[in-house]
Amino acid sequence: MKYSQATDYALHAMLYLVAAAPDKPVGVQLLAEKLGVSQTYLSKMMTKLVKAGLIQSAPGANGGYRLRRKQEDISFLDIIHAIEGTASFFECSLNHDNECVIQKVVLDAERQMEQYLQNKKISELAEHFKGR
Amino acid sequence: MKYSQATDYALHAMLYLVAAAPDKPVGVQLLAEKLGVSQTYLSKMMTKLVKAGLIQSAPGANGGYRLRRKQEDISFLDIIHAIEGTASFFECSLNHDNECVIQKVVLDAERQMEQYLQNKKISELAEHFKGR
DNA sequence: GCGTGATTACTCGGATACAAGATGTCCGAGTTTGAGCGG
DNA sequence: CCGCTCAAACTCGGACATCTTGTATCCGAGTAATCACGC
Repeated sequence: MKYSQATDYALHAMLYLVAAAPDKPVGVQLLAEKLGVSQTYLSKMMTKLVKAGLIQSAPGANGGYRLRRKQEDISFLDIIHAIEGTASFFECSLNHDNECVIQKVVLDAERQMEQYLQNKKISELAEHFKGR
Repeated sequence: MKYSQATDYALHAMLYLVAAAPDKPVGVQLLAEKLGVSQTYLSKMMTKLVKAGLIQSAPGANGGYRLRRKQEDISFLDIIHAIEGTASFFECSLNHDNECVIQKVVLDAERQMEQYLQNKKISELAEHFKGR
């Protein structure tokens, strides 16, 4: 059980976008260079972030990505869900009648974690990241 | 990001062991039948649980598995860690100097979840499971 | 009866097969900016 | 100086290729209880 590297990249990319100037789009080329990933692969994740409504893309020359919402509104959970999907960690494969007590416990635990990530906004970290 | 089915099986198997008589070992054959898994695959997980010190195995005829510790001491987290390993969800792949603020946040979130699972003991669910 | 060996019922562990998902690359298509060229 | 065209700089999205990991099976080895047989 692990978050994918894609999530890692997406979080770092978002952090970079928050720290960057809000009006100038940042190109994939620059982002990929900063993160040490290939442009094409990173663009896959950026596409997911766009579809999730977190950022918007500007095609054409001097295009790139910029935040869509206010940075205060973007939580870690938003980004993680955009990449990993919103499916829950656990799904009981046994077919005992409807309710599985085990699943209930694990989902409760998951909710604990998600609540923490929901309250943690990306903007809180922005100042730590300036100039990277 | 998902827990493996193996974890699902292990949790159910442990729940069954807790609900079963504490002195008589339960064979893989019976467990596998109850859970709807193949014996050989289930035995892989049981081996992990043994190595984690949660249960002990009795070879030979009338052998099988039984709890090693008192059931009150066995938490969900113990079982999950036995199967999934204790590695954390997240590891930053970038090499920015030592500390990654993103990793810190995610690990804190993980700790929230683990704390919940640590406090949740398998014995709490035993009575819901009797006779399955 | 009583010991001794064979059979049976188990677990244990390695080797292997298979499928799915994560990771990563390549390439063509569409879009906007900006430069260059002709009038 | 103005407008048109064309090239460059981008993103977008699909189609692959590859590698790891989860899932699952098969088989041989070891071990303990039980049964059978011979003394």
